[in-house]
Amino acid sequence: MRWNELDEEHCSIARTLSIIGDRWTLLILRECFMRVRRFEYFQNRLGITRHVLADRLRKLVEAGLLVRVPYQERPLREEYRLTEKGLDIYPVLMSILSWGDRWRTDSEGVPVLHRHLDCGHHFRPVVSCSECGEPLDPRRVSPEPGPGITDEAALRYFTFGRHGSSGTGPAPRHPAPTNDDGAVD
Amino acid sequence: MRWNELDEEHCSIARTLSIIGDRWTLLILRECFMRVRRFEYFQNRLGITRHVLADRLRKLVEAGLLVRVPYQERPLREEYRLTEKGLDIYPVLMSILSWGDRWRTDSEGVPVLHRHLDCGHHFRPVVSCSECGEPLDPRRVSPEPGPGITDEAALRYFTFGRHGSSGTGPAPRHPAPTNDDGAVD
DNA sequence: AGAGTGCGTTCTAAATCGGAACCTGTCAAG
DNA sequence: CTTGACAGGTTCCGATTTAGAACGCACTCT
Repeated sequence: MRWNELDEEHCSIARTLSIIGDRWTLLILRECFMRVRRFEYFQNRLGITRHVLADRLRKLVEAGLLVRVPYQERPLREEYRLTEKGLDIYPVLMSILSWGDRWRTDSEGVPVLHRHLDCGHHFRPVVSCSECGEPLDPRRVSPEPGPGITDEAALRYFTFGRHGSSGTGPAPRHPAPTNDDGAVD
Repeated sequence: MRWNELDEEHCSIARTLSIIGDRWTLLILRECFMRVRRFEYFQNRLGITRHVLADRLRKLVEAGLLVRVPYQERPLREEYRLTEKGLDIYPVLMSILSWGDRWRTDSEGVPVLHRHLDCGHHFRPVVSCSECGEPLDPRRVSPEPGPGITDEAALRYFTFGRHGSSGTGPAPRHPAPTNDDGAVD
Protein backbone atom coordinates (compact mmCIF):
# COMPACT_ATOMS: atom_id res chain seq x y z
CA MET A 1 0.00 0.00 0.00
CA ARG A 2 1.28 3.43 -0.92
CA TRP A 3 0.69 6.78 0.71
CA ASN A 4 -1.96 7.85 -1.76
CA GLU A 5 -3.83 4.60 -1.29
CA LEU A 6 -3.84 5.12 2.45
CA ASP A 7 -5.59 8.36 1.77
CA GLU A 8 -8.58 6.54 0.35
CA GLU A 9 -9.05 4.12 3.21
CA HIS A 10 -12.33 4.19 5.06
CA CYS A 11 -10.71 4.94 8.37
CA SER A 12 -10.00 8.29 9.93
CA ILE A 13 -6.77 7.01 11.39
CA ALA A 14 -5.43 5.84 8.05
CA ARG A 15 -6.56 9.00 6.32
CA THR A 16 -4.91 11.16 8.93
CA LEU A 17 -1.70 9.15 8.81
CA SER A 18 -1.53 9.75 5.07
CA ILE A 19 -0.77 13.35 6.08
CA ILE A 20 1.09 13.21 9.38
CA GLY A 21 2.28 9.61 9.38
CA ASP A 22 5.95 10.19 8.77
CA ARG A 23 8.93 10.95 10.89
CA TRP A 24 9.34 14.60 10.05
CA THR A 25 5.87 16.01 9.61
CA LEU A 26 4.91 15.93 13.26
CA LEU A 27 8.24 17.40 14.28
CA ILE A 28 7.70 20.25 11.83
CA LEU A 29 4.27 20.83 13.34
CA ARG A 30 5.77 20.76 16.83
CA GLU A 31 8.03 23.59 15.73
CA CYS A 32 5.02 25.48 14.40
CA PHE A 33 3.48 25.36 17.85
CA MET A 34 6.76 26.77 19.17
CA ARG A 35 6.15 29.74 16.83
CA VAL A 36 8.76 28.65 14.29
CA ARG A 37 7.65 29.79 10.86
CA ARG A 38 10.53 30.15 8.45
CA PHE A 39 12.43 27.70 6.32
CA GLU A 40 15.87 28.38 7.75
CA TYR A 41 14.63 28.10 11.30
CA PHE A 42 12.94 24.78 10.75
CA GLN A 43 16.03 23.51 9.06
CA ASN A 44 18.44 24.60 11.75
CA ARG A 45 16.32 23.51 14.70
CA LEU A 46 15.40 20.11 13.29
CA GLY A 47 18.54 19.15 11.42
CA ILE A 48 16.29 18.00 8.59
CA THR A 49 17.53 17.85 5.01
CA ARG A 50 16.52 20.95 3.07
CA HIS A 51 15.14 18.75 0.35
CA VAL A 52 12.83 16.87 2.67
CA LEU A 53 11.84 20.01 4.53
CA ALA A 54 10.75 21.72 1.32
CA ASP A 55 8.76 18.65 0.38
CA ARG A 56 7.00 18.33 3.74
CA LEU A 57 6.16 22.02 3.95
CA ARG A 58 4.68 21.85 0.49
CA LYS A 59 2.57 18.86 1.45
CA LEU A 60 1.40 20.50 4.66
CA VAL A 61 0.32 23.55 2.68
CA GLU A 62 -1.44 21.36 0.12
CA ALA A 63 -3.21 19.54 2.92
CA GLY A 64 -4.31 22.84 4.43
CA LEU A 65 -2.53 22.59 7.79
CA LEU A 66 -0.20 25.46 6.97
CA VAL A 67 -0.53 28.57 4.82
CA ARG A 68 2.18 30.70 3.29
CA VAL A 69 1.91 34.29 4.41
CA PRO A 70 4.19 36.99 2.92
CA TYR A 71 6.24 38.86 5.46
CA GLN A 72 8.27 40.97 3.00
CA GLU A 73 8.36 41.81 -0.69
CA ARG A 74 11.38 42.21 -2.97
CA PRO A 75 12.43 39.59 -2.71
CA LEU A 76 9.15 37.93 -1.86
CA ARG A 77 9.50 35.96 1.36
CA GLU A 78 6.77 33.90 2.89
CA GLU A 79 6.44 32.21 6.24
CA TYR A 80 4.47 29.11 7.14
CA ARG A 81 1.67 29.53 9.62
CA LEU A 82 -0.80 27.17 11.19
CA THR A 83 -4.38 27.23 10.00
CA GLU A 84 -7.23 26.16 12.22
CA LYS A 85 -6.88 22.72 10.66
CA GLY A 86 -3.22 22.69 11.67
CA LEU A 87 -3.84 24.06 15.15
CA ASP A 88 -6.24 21.20 15.66
CA ILE A 89 -3.33 18.75 15.52
CA TYR A 90 -2.38 19.89 18.99
CA PRO A 91 -4.12 17.04 20.84
CA VAL A 92 -2.15 14.55 18.76
CA LEU A 93 1.15 16.16 19.69
CA MET A 94 0.19 16.40 23.35
CA SER A 95 -0.85 12.75 23.47
CA ILE A 96 2.46 11.74 21.96
CA LEU A 97 4.30 13.94 24.40
CA SER A 98 2.39 12.52 27.31
CA TRP A 99 3.26 8.96 26.34
CA GLY A 100 6.90 9.91 25.99
CA ASP A 101 6.92 11.61 29.36
CA ARG A 102 5.55 8.49 30.97
CA TRP A 103 7.47 5.78 29.16
CA ARG A 104 10.65 7.22 27.76
CA THR A 105 11.90 9.44 30.51
CA ASP A 106 15.11 8.48 32.24
CA SER A 107 15.93 9.14 35.89
CA GLU A 108 16.47 12.82 35.20
CA GLY A 109 12.79 13.54 34.83
CA VAL A 110 10.82 14.96 31.95
CA PRO A 111 12.65 17.29 29.55
CA VAL A 112 9.82 19.78 29.12
CA LEU A 113 7.06 20.82 31.49
CA HIS A 114 3.82 22.40 30.33
CA ARG A 115 2.00 25.06 32.26
CA HIS A 116 -1.68 25.66 31.67
CA LEU A 117 -2.04 29.43 31.65
CA ASP A 118 -5.72 29.23 32.51
CA CYS A 119 -5.23 27.44 35.80
CA GLY A 120 -1.55 28.10 36.40
CA HIS A 121 -0.48 24.50 37.01
CA HIS A 122 1.89 22.09 35.37
CA PHE A 123 -0.28 19.39 33.88
CA ARG A 124 -0.53 16.17 31.93
CA PRO A 125 -2.92 16.01 29.00
CA VAL A 126 -5.84 13.68 29.66
CA VAL A 127 -8.03 12.19 26.95
CA SER A 128 -11.62 11.85 28.04
CA CYS A 129 -15.15 11.26 26.81
CA SER A 130 -16.92 14.30 25.39
CA GLU A 131 -20.22 13.10 26.83
CA CYS A 132 -19.46 12.11 30.41
CA GLY A 133 -16.03 13.63 30.90
CA GLU A 134 -14.42 10.49 32.27
CA PRO A 135 -10.92 9.50 31.12
CA LEU A 136 -11.03 6.84 28.43
CA ASP A 137 -10.21 3.22 29.11
CA PRO A 138 -9.57 1.48 25.74
CA ARG A 139 -11.53 -1.56 26.86
CA ARG A 140 -14.60 0.49 27.69
CA VAL A 141 -14.90 1.85 24.16
CA SER A 142 -16.72 0.02 21.40
CA PRO A 143 -16.22 0.93 17.73
CA GLU A 144 -19.33 0.75 15.54
CA PRO A 145 -19.90 1.30 11.82
CA GLY A 146 -20.71 4.94 11.12
CA PRO A 147 -22.71 6.54 8.31
CA GLY A 148 -19.64 7.14 6.12
CA ILE A 149 -18.47 3.54 5.82
CA THR A 150 -19.10 1.21 2.90
CA ASP A 151 -20.39 -2.33 3.35
CA GLU A 152 -17.14 -3.72 2.10
CA ALA A 153 -15.05 -1.62 4.47
CA ALA A 154 -17.33 -2.46 7.37
CA LEU A 155 -16.88 -6.15 6.68
CA ARG A 156 -13.17 -5.71 6.50
CA TYR A 157 -13.03 -3.64 9.61
CA PHE A 158 -15.47 -5.26 11.94
CA THR A 159 -15.11 -8.89 11.03
CA PHE A 160 -12.31 -10.26 13.04
CA GLY A 161 -10.09 -12.37 10.86
CA ARG A 162 -8.61 -12.16 7.48
CA HIS A 163 -9.81 -11.06 4.14
CA GLY A 164 -7.51 -12.60 1.65
CA SER A 165 -7.72 -15.52 -0.71
CA SER A 166 -9.18 -17.96 1.72
CA GLY A 167 -12.41 -16.35 2.83
CA THR A 168 -13.34 -15.11 6.26
CA GLY A 169 -13.27 -17.75 8.88
CA PRO A 170 -15.08 -17.51 12.18
CA ALA A 171 -13.59 -15.22 14.77
CA PRO A 172 -10.90 -17.12 16.65
CA ARG A 173 -11.40 -17.51 20.34
CA HIS A 174 -8.17 -16.16 21.75
CA PRO A 175 -8.30 -18.49 24.72
CA ALA A 176 -6.12 -16.13 26.75
CA PRO A 177 -3.26 -18.44 27.64
CA THR A 178 -2.21 -17.97 31.20
CA ASN A 179 0.90 -15.93 31.18
CA ASP A 180 2.85 -13.49 33.20
CA ASP A 181 4.73 -11.87 30.41
CA GLY A 182 3.32 -8.40 30.69
CA ALA A 183 0.49 -8.89 28.23
CA VAL A 184 -2.49 -7.00 29.51
CA ASP A 185 -4.71 -7.31 26.51
CA MET B 1 19.09 12.81 11.44
CA ARG B 2 18.43 9.08 11.57
CA TRP B 3 15.90 7.12 13.58
CA ASN B 4 18.36 6.15 16.27
CA GLU B 5 19.49 9.73 16.67
CA LEU B 6 15.92 10.85 17.13
CA ASP B 7 15.81 8.43 20.01
CA GLU B 8 18.42 10.44 21.87
CA GLU B 9 16.76 13.81 21.49
CA HIS B 10 15.78 15.66 24.62
CA CYS B 11 12.16 15.80 23.67
CA SER B 12 9.41 13.39 24.51
CA ILE B 13 7.78 13.92 21.15
CA ALA B 14 10.94 13.07 19.21
CA ARG B 15 11.66 10.10 21.43
CA THR B 16 8.16 8.76 21.00
CA LEU B 17 8.25 9.28 17.25
CA SER B 18 11.40 7.19 17.09
CA ILE B 19 9.06 4.29 17.95
CA ILE B 20 5.70 5.12 16.42
CA GLY B 21 6.68 7.73 13.84
CA ASP B 22 6.20 5.71 10.71
CA ARG B 23 3.32 4.92 8.48
CA TRP B 24 2.75 1.34 9.52
CA THR B 25 3.42 1.19 13.23
CA LEU B 26 0.34 3.10 14.31
CA LEU B 27 -1.85 1.11 11.95
CA ILE B 28 -0.50 -2.10 13.45
CA LEU B 29 -1.30 -0.78 16.91
CA ARG B 30 -4.78 0.20 15.76
CA GLU B 31 -5.30 -3.43 14.78
CA CYS B 32 -4.06 -4.52 18.19
CA PHE B 33 -6.81 -2.46 19.79
CA MET B 34 -9.25 -4.25 17.47
CA ARG B 35 -8.04 -7.51 19.07
CA VAL B 36 -5.93 -8.54 16.08
CA ARG B 37 -2.98 -10.53 17.33
CA ARG B 38 -1.55 -12.82 14.67
CA PHE B 39 0.84 -12.28 11.82
CA GLU B 40 -1.43 -13.49 9.05
CA TYR B 41 -4.30 -11.39 10.29
CA PHE B 42 -2.27 -8.20 10.46
CA GLN B 43 -0.98 -8.91 7.00
CA ASN B 44 -4.34 -9.56 5.42
CA ARG B 45 -6.16 -6.70 7.12
CA LEU B 46 -3.50 -4.09 6.47
CA GLY B 47 -2.16 -5.15 3.10
CA ILE B 48 1.32 -4.56 4.49
CA THR B 49 4.36 -6.33 3.07
CA ARG B 50 5.27 -9.37 5.16
CA HIS B 51 8.82 -8.14 5.29
CA VAL B 52 7.88 -4.80 6.79
CA LEU B 53 5.31 -6.34 9.09
CA ALA B 54 7.88 -8.71 10.57
CA ASP B 55 10.24 -5.80 11.08
CA ARG B 56 7.67 -3.55 12.77
CA LEU B 57 6.39 -6.29 15.05
CA ARG B 58 9.93 -7.06 16.10
CA LYS B 59 10.57 -3.40 16.87
CA LEU B 60 7.35 -3.06 18.82
CA VAL B 61 8.31 -6.09 20.90
CA GLU B 62 11.81 -4.68 21.45
CA ALA B 63 10.30 -1.37 22.49
CA GLY B 64 8.01 -3.15 24.95
CA LEU B 65 4.66 -2.17 23.45
CA LEU B 66 3.86 -5.75 22.45
CA VAL B 67 4.79 -9.15 23.86
CA ARG B 68 4.83 -12.50 22.16
CA VAL B 69 2.61 -15.01 23.93
CA PRO B 70 2.51 -18.67 22.83
CA TYR B 71 -0.92 -19.94 21.90
CA GLN B 72 0.14 -23.42 20.76
CA GLU B 73 3.17 -25.69 20.75
CA ARG B 74 4.41 -27.96 17.98
CA PRO B 75 4.83 -26.02 15.97
CA LEU B 76 5.39 -23.16 18.35
CA ARG B 77 3.09 -20.30 17.47
CA GLU B 78 3.02 -16.98 19.24
CA GLU B 79 0.66 -14.06 19.07
CA TYR B 80 1.37 -10.38 19.68
CA ARG B 81 -0.40 -8.74 22.58
CA LEU B 82 -0.43 -5.25 23.97
CA THR B 83 1.44 -4.54 27.17
CA GLU B 84 0.43 -1.72 29.48
CA LYS B 85 2.97 0.42 27.64
CA GLY B 86 1.26 -0.43 24.37
CA LEU B 87 -2.25 0.08 25.73
CA ASP B 88 -1.17 3.52 26.79
CA ILE B 89 -0.83 4.53 23.11
CA TYR B 90 -4.62 4.64 22.98
CA PRO B 91 -4.91 8.41 23.50
CA VAL B 92 -2.58 8.99 20.55
CA LEU B 93 -4.74 6.86 18.26
CA MET B 94 -7.93 8.48 19.48
CA SER B 95 -6.52 11.96 18.93
CA ILE B 96 -5.54 11.05 15.40
CA LEU B 97 -8.95 9.55 14.80
CA SER B 98 -10.67 12.60 16.16
CA TRP B 99 -8.75 14.91 13.84
CA GLY B 100 -9.56 12.69 10.89
CA ASP B 101 -13.24 12.63 11.81
CA ARG B 102 -13.30 16.41 11.88
CA TRP B 103 -11.14 17.26 8.89
CA ARG B 104 -11.07 14.35 6.51
CA THR B 105 -14.65 13.20 6.47
CA ASP B 106 -16.61 13.62 3.27
CA SER B 107 -20.32 14.27 3.05
CA GLU B 108 -21.13 10.70 4.00
CA GLY B 109 -20.22 11.23 7.63
CA VAL B 110 -17.64 9.54 9.81
CA PRO B 111 -16.69 5.96 8.92
CA VAL B 112 -16.53 4.66 12.48
CA LEU B 113 -18.43 5.72 15.59
CA HIS B 114 -17.19 5.06 19.10
CA ARG B 115 -19.47 4.25 21.99
CA HIS B 116 -18.32 4.79 25.53
CA LEU B 117 -19.53 1.74 27.41
CA ASP B 118 -19.43 3.55 30.74
CA CYS B 119 -21.92 6.24 29.78
CA GLY B 120 -23.51 4.64 26.74
CA HIS B 121 -23.03 7.54 24.33
CA HIS B 122 -21.23 8.05 21.08
CA PHE B 123 -18.43 10.48 21.83
CA ARG B 124 -15.47 12.47 20.62
CA PRO B 125 -12.22 12.25 22.53
CA VAL B 126 -11.34 15.50 24.27
CA VAL B 127 -7.86 16.41 25.48
CA SER B 128 -7.93 18.40 28.66
CA CYS B 129 -5.80 19.63 31.54
CA SER B 130 -5.18 17.10 34.29
CA GLU B 131 -5.32 19.87 36.91
CA CYS B 132 -8.40 21.91 36.06
CA GLY B 133 -10.16 19.61 33.61
CA GLU B 134 -10.66 22.25 30.94
CA PRO B 135 -10.07 21.38 27.25
CA LEU B 136 -6.67 22.56 26.09
CA ASP B 137 -6.20 25.58 23.90
CA PRO B 138 -2.70 25.44 22.38
CA ARG B 139 -2.21 29.13 22.97
CA ARG B 140 -2.98 28.84 26.66
CA VAL B 141 -0.16 26.36 27.26
CA SER B 142 3.39 27.42 27.97
CA PRO B 143 6.29 24.96 27.64
CA GLU B 144 9.05 25.31 30.25
CA PRO B 145 12.37 23.52 30.72
CA GLY B 146 11.92 20.45 32.91
CA PRO B 147 14.38 18.63 35.20
CA GLY B 148 15.45 16.17 32.50
CA ILE B 149 16.73 18.67 29.96
CA THR B 150 20.35 19.66 29.38
CA ASP B 151 21.45 23.27 29.12
CA GLU B 152 22.34 22.80 25.51
CA ALA B 153 18.98 21.26 24.63
CA ALA B 154 17.15 23.96 26.56
CA LEU B 155 18.94 26.63 24.58
CA ARG B 156 18.13 24.88 21.37
CA TYR B 157 14.55 24.36 22.31
CA PHE B 158 13.54 27.53 24.03
CA THR B 159 15.53 30.09 22.15
CA PHE B 160 13.54 31.10 19.19
CA GLY B 161 15.77 31.23 16.18
CA ARG B 162 18.45 29.18 14.65
CA HIS B 163 21.37 27.28 15.97
CA GLY B 164 23.68 26.82 13.09
CA SER B 165 26.86 28.46 12.00
CA SER B 166 25.76 31.99 12.63
CA GLY B 167 24.92 32.06 16.31
CA THR B 168 21.56 32.74 17.89
CA GLY B 169 20.09 36.03 16.97
CA PRO B 170 17.40 37.78 18.93
CA ALA B 171 13.91 36.41 18.67
CA PRO B 172 12.27 37.84 15.57
CA ARG B 173 9.15 39.80 16.12
CA HIS B 174 6.68 38.10 13.82
CA PRO B 175 4.76 41.30 13.26
CA ALA B 176 1.66 39.37 12.29
CA PRO B 177 1.02 40.75 8.84
CA THR B 178 -2.64 41.41 8.38
CA ASN B 179 -4.01 38.63 6.25
CA ASP B 180 -7.13 36.73 5.56
CA ASP B 181 -5.58 33.57 4.23
CA GLY B 182 -6.70 31.22 6.94
CA ALA B 183 -3.64 31.64 9.15
CA VAL B 184 -4.80 31.62 12.71
CA ASP B 185 -1.47 31.42 14.40
C1' DA C 1 32.23 45.00 -6.07
C1' DG C 2 31.72 41.62 -2.66
C1' DA C 3 29.49 39.47 1.18
C1' DG C 4 25.26 38.11 3.38
C1' DT C 5 20.36 36.44 3.62
C1' DG C 6 16.35 33.48 2.70
C1' DC C 7 14.47 29.80 0.23
C1' DG C 8 14.80 26.69 -2.24
C1' DT C 9 16.76 22.92 -6.26
C1' DT C 10 20.09 19.50 -7.90
C1' DC C 11 23.19 15.75 -7.41
C1' DT C 12 24.94 11.08 -5.67
C1' DA C 13 25.18 7.23 -2.63
C1' DA C 14 22.84 4.76 0.89
C1' DA C 15 18.77 3.04 3.11
C1' DT C 16 14.11 1.51 2.87
C1' DC C 17 9.96 -0.31 0.67
C1' DG C 18 6.64 -3.09 -2.31
C1' DG C 19 5.80 -7.35 -4.45
C1' DA C 20 6.51 -11.87 -5.15
C1' DA C 21 8.61 -16.25 -4.24
C1' DC C 22 10.52 -19.39 -1.09
C1' DC C 23 11.54 -21.97 3.52
C1' DT C 24 10.34 -24.52 7.92
C1' DG C 25 7.54 -27.40 11.18
C1' DT C 26 3.45 -29.79 11.79
C1' DC C 27 -0.84 -32.11 10.90
C1' DA C 28 -4.51 -34.28 8.02
C1' DA C 29 -6.21 -36.42 3.83
C1' DG C 30 -5.84 -39.33 -0.16
C1' DC D 1 4.07 -42.02 1.59
C1' DT D 2 3.05 -38.25 -1.01
C1' DT D 3 0.44 -34.07 -1.29
C1' DG D 4 -1.69 -30.06 0.50
C1' DA D 5 -2.79 -26.74 3.94
C1' DC D 6 -1.47 -23.62 7.66
C1' DA D 7 1.24 -20.20 10.32
C1' DG D 8 5.01 -17.32 10.52
C1' DG D 9 8.37 -15.86 8.80
C1' DT D 10 12.98 -14.93 5.28
C1' DT D 11 15.11 -13.91 0.76
C1' DC D 12 15.50 -11.55 -3.49
C1' DC D 13 15.03 -7.71 -6.84
C1' DG D 14 13.78 -3.33 -8.70
C1' DA D 15 11.72 1.16 -7.40
C1' DT D 16 11.23 4.88 -4.18
C1' DT D 17 12.88 7.78 -0.53
C1' DT D 18 16.42 9.75 2.24
C1' DA D 19 20.87 12.05 3.92
C1' DG D 20 24.35 15.10 2.98
C1' DA D 21 26.49 18.41 0.50
C1' DA D 22 26.83 21.76 -3.15
C1' DC D 23 24.71 25.09 -6.03
C1' DG D 24 21.24 28.87 -7.84
C1' DC D 25 18.71 33.05 -7.49
C1' DA D 26 16.87 37.44 -6.17
C1' DC D 27 17.58 40.67 -3.66
C1' DT D 28 20.05 44.04 0.33
C1' DC D 29 23.83 45.93 2.86
C1' DT D 30 28.58 47.74 3.26
